[in-house]
Amino acid sequence: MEAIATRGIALPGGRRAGAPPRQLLRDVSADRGACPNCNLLRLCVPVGFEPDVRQLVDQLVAKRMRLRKGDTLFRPGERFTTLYAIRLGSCKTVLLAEDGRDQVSGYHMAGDIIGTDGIARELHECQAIALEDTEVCAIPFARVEELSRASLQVLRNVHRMLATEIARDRHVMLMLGTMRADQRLAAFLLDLAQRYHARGYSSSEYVLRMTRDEIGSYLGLKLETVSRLLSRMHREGLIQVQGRTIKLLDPVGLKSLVETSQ
Amino acid sequence: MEAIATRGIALPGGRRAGAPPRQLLRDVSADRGACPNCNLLRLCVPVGFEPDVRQLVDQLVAKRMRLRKGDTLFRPGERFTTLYAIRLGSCKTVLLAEDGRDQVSGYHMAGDIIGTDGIARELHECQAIALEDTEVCAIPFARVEELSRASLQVLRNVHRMLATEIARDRHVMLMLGTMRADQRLAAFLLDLAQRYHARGYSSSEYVLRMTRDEIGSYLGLKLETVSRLLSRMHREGLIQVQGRTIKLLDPVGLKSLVETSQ
DNA sequence: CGCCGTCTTGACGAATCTCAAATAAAGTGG
DNA sequence: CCACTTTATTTGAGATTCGTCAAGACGGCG
Repeated sequence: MEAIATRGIALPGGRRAGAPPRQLLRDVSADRGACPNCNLLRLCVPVGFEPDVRQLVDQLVAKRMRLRKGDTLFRPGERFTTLYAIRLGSCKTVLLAEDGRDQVSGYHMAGDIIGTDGIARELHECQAIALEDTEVCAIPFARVEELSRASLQVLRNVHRMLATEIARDRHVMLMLGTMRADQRLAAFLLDLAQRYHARGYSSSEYVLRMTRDEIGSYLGLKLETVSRLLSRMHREGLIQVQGRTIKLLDPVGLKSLVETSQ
Repeated sequence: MEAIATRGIALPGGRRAGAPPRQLLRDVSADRGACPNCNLLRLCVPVGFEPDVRQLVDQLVAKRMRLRKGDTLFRPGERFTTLYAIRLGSCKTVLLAEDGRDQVSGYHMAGDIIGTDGIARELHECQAIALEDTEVCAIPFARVEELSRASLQVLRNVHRMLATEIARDRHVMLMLGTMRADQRLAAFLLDLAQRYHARGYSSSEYVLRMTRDEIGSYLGLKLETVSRLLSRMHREGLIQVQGRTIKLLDPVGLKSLVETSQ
């Protein structure tokens, strides 16, 4: 079981699988990752209710798609028809303004559902790009709507999914609006740790999938600032940085840094 | 018709109606304000379809409530049961973090629907406070869910409402993450103008309902910075400021300020 | 092995915040 | 309606944070 899931990470398609930085994620019990705790399931089958709905869930996923690092899943202006559940890998979403301004608006990992930005105007408003080789399940939104009408559970979970995204965005706004650079970065590192943890991975050590520039964009900082702060936190013993490998040495210290009022 | 609607603005309850700063909003054809273009209607009755649904809409609104300036509509931790459509007046929503950090997360005016932050966890996560005497319609969310199952139109509009909120938040994130202080303020002033315009009011002159401190909080700035920038924009002929009364003298200039790449 | 994208680090400057004081406006009670 | 209190706003000077520019180091990939 675990072996199968682990092998699943090695993507076919002509690229060497299991590249070095992936190692950290490899040695973790894999059956807690990917599908079993995919938010899609939570979306439709909350506590095991309505067993007949479970069949519909299977019908929900139209197809699976493989993305290679750098591939675009959807881009602004494209017609919105489907949501995507990330099965394996990770993506960033990038917001692009008319004036050329752009910002990484989210970092999404296995189990996350992306594409909701398209619901508002039936057009995608951001670009989703794979940060590594990635597999996603395509979920036609029309089917979600059908299911929502068939089942109150599903309806509620769709609402919850959207509302949770609102809550998450608000949290980011709070971060961007009230925190200093070092606090934002600490909050970001802790958030990643928590999300990896929720997926069964180590919460104290992980590999960043984003460049310093992308992290900076997400946090409203310049890449030099991100780099400097990582170095400083390393110097101060809060974390250990080696390239994109991060070890949280003092999560409590990081938390208190975030919560420092000033 | 207009007279009635205008009189509607004068709230009863022992407070002198038509206080000075309200004057600007008075002389505008009032039948475009309040209910007729309330997002609640858009929520349920998009293009006149399904006339039987219209009855349900009336049933949607459980009751109307009057708030006096400073009153709290809901607060963090409170159980979420209803959404609120602002009929008259305006509210701010304030996000409160555990560590005491807080931020104005939104400014909401007539026609807006607030309370969606409670959907995710069935608890409100922010506090809604009336910025002036305000009337709201309470919409039990359970009824929204019922209606959503009865009508695909309604379902879609609920989704759209939530997704639109996500899109708006993303826009704010972009602002907080990539703009300088003066650009944020200019964007804010233009956004207000556009929203007043959409409600049938002047798009070039309006009265701020928030203090400098609240504006600063929303924009991730300090009140002194907001004040200084307003003074500077006034000096430069972009706007005219007199207390909370704002006149946009050069909206094009403001737009180009926002879009300046640097 | 060498190129290219990424990352680190330093020096400097600009933007924004902090602290402080004065002024203006709004609310309160007589 | 006025005097008084409180709150909001403006403005300045100085400190701090963060961005900009620039140079060099690192590391993966062809």
